[in-house]
Order: sequence, then structure tokens, then C-alpha cells
Amino acid sequence: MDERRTDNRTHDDEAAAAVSRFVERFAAQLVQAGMPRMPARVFAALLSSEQGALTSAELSGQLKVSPAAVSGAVRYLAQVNLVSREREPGSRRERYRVQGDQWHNALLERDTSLRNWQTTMREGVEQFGLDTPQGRRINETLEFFLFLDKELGSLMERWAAHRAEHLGD
Amino acid sequence: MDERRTDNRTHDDEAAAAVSRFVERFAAQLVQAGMPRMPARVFAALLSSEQGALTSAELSGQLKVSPAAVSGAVRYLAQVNLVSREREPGSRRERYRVQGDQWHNALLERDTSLRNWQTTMREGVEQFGLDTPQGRRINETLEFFLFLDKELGSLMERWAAHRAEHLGD
DNA sequence: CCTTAACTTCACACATTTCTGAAAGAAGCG
DNA sequence: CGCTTCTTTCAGAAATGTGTGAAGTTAAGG
Repeated sequence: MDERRTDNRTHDDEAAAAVSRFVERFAAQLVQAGMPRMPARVFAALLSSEQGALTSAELSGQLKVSPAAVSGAVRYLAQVNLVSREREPGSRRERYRVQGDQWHNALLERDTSLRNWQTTMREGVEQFGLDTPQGRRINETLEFFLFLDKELGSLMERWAAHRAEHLGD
Repeated sequence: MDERRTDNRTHDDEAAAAVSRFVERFAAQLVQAGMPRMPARVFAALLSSEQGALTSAELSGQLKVSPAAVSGAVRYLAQVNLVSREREPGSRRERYRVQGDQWHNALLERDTSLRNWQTTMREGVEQFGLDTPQGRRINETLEFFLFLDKELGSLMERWAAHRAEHLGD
């Protein structure tokens, strides 16, 4: 691991490879958590980029995939509010940026997902009735989701506070 | 266990179909949350069953899949601690049971998953260093996971309390 | 022991998902 | 306008995932 100042070429390659290793590991974890592969890789690359933003071409080059793949991945990420698209003024290039702190929120998927669970569970309770073991079991799950919905709100508030305090204003 | 009435047949079929509809909807939601298809269906069926437990044969019949498929699904579910296997004493039958309340915990994946995130993020911070924007960004994510780890503990305690009060005694 | 029921493993077929190359679509700039 | 550059769409190829039948493994019960 003794990399002297031989020349910039190998040095840069090393660095790029190291970044790539982290990106792929990060992406793998996102995949495990249920995110499709390419969106995961794109997101990890963005988060690991200096500006927190990259162009389509940069992503395409760095991840060694076609522009088409990047396009699809970005569409997905934008849909779940993990990246925003910006037009660079004076160029046709589009720049994709990670939503700095909102991605923590997204991880807990509070918005729609939780509500969907609630309605599904409510239907189950209705169907089986509280006079059956199944009904009561499913009702408990419903209550759990209601509880979560309530609690996660204040949890994120506490996070915002913690964050402000720790990382400075 | 026996057929008495003439209309029992249609009545039972109705009921079974209704259960099936709920099971499939439930399963679909689990799939959307990242669970493989067959494990999702098996889990939903178990949770919707009267005893919260079914045998391999019952699952196979109810879900209209081969025993092999059930086997694979159960292996997955056991691995993520969503079901436990029980041997029925006087028989070769195996019985799979939902982990009553522990599945709520599992949903929040506190155990291993969160730790894995932490180590991945730590590696990222180390690699980029806190003197880079990337490093700081990833560090913030690391802090978020540490925060979550801490908070989810007390959240689940509160849930246990809420639950005991509401359904307990 | 041997039989047999119950579950598991494995190789393969079928389906779905995911990525690519090609072509069409937008938007700056001369 | 029309040229050029970047992005998106789309059909299809490649990769992955998923479920089945058949053979293998384990253990109950004669």
C-alpha cells in the first residue's frame, strides 16, 4: 500500500477505485433494503461525490453504464424524492443532486407507505372481526402502524434538533 | 372437520376466497417493501390464520404452491426471525408460527441491518475524511443511524407499554 | 431394521427485471 | 432555422429471480 509519487495517473486510478468500492458497497446495502440496483448505484455515487451532484455523463462514465440506464435510475430516484434535477444554465447538461437531509426521512418512508399499510390492515380487521384471533392479531398490527405514524414524526423532529446542535447551526 | 350442510360448501369457499384476497393484498405490500414474493405470501397466510401457525401442507394447499416453494419461503422467514419452526410431538409434521409481536420489531430491522449501515458509513467517513464535503455528508448519515439505533430502542419500549395498556391485562 | 410420511435440496424451465443500442426528442447556440 | 449536444424512449438481449418435479434426507412407527 506504499504508493509513492510515481505519477498522477496511477494515483488517480487508485482513488477512483477506492471511491468505486465504497459506492458499490453502499449500493449493495441499499439493494438489500429493497431499492432497485441501478438507482442504488446512482444514489450512492451522488452521495459520495464532492458536490453531492453529478451530471448524467459523469454518472454514466463512473458507473460504466449507458446513459439510458442513468436516465431510468434518475427517474426512479426523483419519484421517491431522493434526488432533484437541476438544469445547468447555459448548457444542455442536467445535474442530479441528492436531497441533502431529506433522504433520511425517505429511509423511514413515512409518507404514503405507512398509510397504505394502515388501510390494508383495517380491511383485514374488518374482514375477520375482533372476535377472531386473526382479527385481533391484525388489529394489533394496525395499532402498531398508527403508533409508528405518530412516533416517527416526533422522532424526526428530535433528529433535526440533534443535527442542528451537533453539526452547527 | 366434517361437511354437514349443503350450503357449507359454498359458504366455506366464499370465506376462503375472502381470506385469500386479504392474504394476497397483504403479501403484495410486503413485496413492495422489499420482501421476496413467496415468503411474503407465506407470512401473510400465517398471520391470517386462526392459530397464527400452519403446517407445510396447509400452506402448500392454501397458496397453491409446491412444498418446495414453502420450504424455501420458510427458510427465508426463519432467517429474518419472522417465523419459528415447531415440531409437532407425535408426528413428522412441522408447524410454522409467526413470532407474534416480534415481527413489529423486525419491520424496523433494528438488529443487524442497522449495524451494517453503521459500519459501511464509518468506512466511507474514514475513506473520505471529515475535511471533504463527501466525508461530512456521509458522517451525517452515520450520525443519523446512530441516532436511530438509540431512538428505536425507546420507541419500542413505548410501544410495549402502549400495547400492554391497550390489549394487555 | 424397514417402511413411509414429511420436509429439503437441486437442476432446470419459465417469468420478470434490468440494461443496452438505436433512434427520436428537446434545447442551446450559431 | 438548422446544427449540435445531451437526454429520453423503446424494442429486444442478457441477467436474475422464482417455482416445479424429482431425487435425497430424516425420523416416526411398525
